[in-house]
Amino acid sequence: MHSLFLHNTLSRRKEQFEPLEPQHVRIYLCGPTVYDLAHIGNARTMVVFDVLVRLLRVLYPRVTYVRNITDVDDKINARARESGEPIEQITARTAADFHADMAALGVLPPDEEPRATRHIPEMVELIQRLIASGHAYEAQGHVLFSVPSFPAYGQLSGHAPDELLAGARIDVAPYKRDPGDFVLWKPSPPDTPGWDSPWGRGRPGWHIECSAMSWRYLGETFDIHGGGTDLIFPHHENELAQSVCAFSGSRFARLWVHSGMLQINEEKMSKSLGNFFTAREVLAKAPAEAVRLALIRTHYRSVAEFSDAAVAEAKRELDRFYRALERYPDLGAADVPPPVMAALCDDLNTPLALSAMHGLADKALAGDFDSACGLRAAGGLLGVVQQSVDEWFRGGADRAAIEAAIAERREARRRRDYKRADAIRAEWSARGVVFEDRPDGSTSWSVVAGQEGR
RNA sequence: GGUCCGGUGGCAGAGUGGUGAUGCAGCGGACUGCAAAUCCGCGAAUGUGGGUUCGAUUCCCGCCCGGACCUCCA
Repeated sequence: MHSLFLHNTLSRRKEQFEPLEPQHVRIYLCGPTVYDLAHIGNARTMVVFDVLVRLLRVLYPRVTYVRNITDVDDKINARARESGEPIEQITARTAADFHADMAALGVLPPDEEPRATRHIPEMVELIQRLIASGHAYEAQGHVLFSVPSFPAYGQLSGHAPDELLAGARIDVAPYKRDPGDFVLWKPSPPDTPGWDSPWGRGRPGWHIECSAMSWRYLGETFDIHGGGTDLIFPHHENELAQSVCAFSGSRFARLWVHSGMLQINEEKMSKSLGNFFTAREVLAKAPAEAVRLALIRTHYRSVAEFSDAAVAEAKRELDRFYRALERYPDLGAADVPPPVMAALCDDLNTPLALSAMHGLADKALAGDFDSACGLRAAGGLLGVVQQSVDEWFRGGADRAAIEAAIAERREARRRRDYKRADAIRAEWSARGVVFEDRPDGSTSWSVVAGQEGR
């Protein structure tokens, strides 16, 4: 069996992965805060962890993958105030949109998808534990985590607490004992979502929901916790602090995996800068597998530039993979070929895995059936090359019109009217449908230039 | 200001202390009525200055450039 190596943010090194329970991997990923459509950067993280979980399921008999939905948050409240749309409607609609977008990208559902609002009691219990153990305190209706009570604070992000304060961008609330302290629970006015608690009607702070839900579904200590690099601080640092302090002797997540940011025109894509594409608009312009491939053509820890050109190139790459499968209508089940497996087991090196897949495609094109099966199996692990060849090249096209054009062109070619034959071919080529004449006189066709002709 | 990450062919993008993968694009050839696809072949890169070494793209230091984080963020 292959050994899996993963880069651990906590140690800043690549480590051999060994689950706490040898036969059972427990992994938690920070899911969406549901106030708006997912953008393509959110999608990257979801796709990266989808590949990781697919790999883990090959390597281990049991995987419990938890990805939460955060449906209580001040951004959601703000959105409701601006638009007048009820909060429950915003969160339900956005969660459904998220599910639809992820399904389109081939992101498989997690085993558990807990929602923050359904785990308030667990959050309250965690906060009580923190107060009881001296790691949290109540002040003016708020409950705050006491950063100085946890000497290891900063270990994940690599910052010393005083460094973090040096550049702090916000005013320090007067009720904080220490400027670095963060909110676990805060009071809610009557027009804002709130729950009864020992500290009055209120709502949770940003970080506690992940500590509560990972605890509920994965236990005090589990194997892998993931998210984008922008969550390392403060979100994951604070989760780590809360959970370790709430459960004496626990380690929370043993291995932290963080995926890099996407940029547009060399600038980080983010909702605050407004320079983002929603997954939805990207998917409207290109085949979903091409979008997915574009997201994994770069190693997950690197910053990656995202563009239409990158998706178009991914599309052409997939064209070649599908052509390699074209002559094999009945592909058999196969193991993922060793070079692909080895690449993925080395810190999820998807670009190297893809290069190995090109080697398989070459052999399949040369007539090797086993390589074709291996290529399909490798694609299954990455979540690409899973459609039928016909669907990929010809799905959604106007088959009747194209067949009619081919018949007319065949007739023209028969009487050696090449001018007419070429005109027909050029006309369809302009619509993205390429005609390919075979040696036996027949003509096959495929849609190669994006969505035109479909 | 502090911390961290990164600079590889035209573009995308891996690996590696010992003549630099892979893909896309380009060029030449085969095939084709012409194409397309496919096949064969070609050109093309390690930011910069030092150091260590028999040998550095890889390790170390400086510099330049880019990006991220420093309590909204995947």
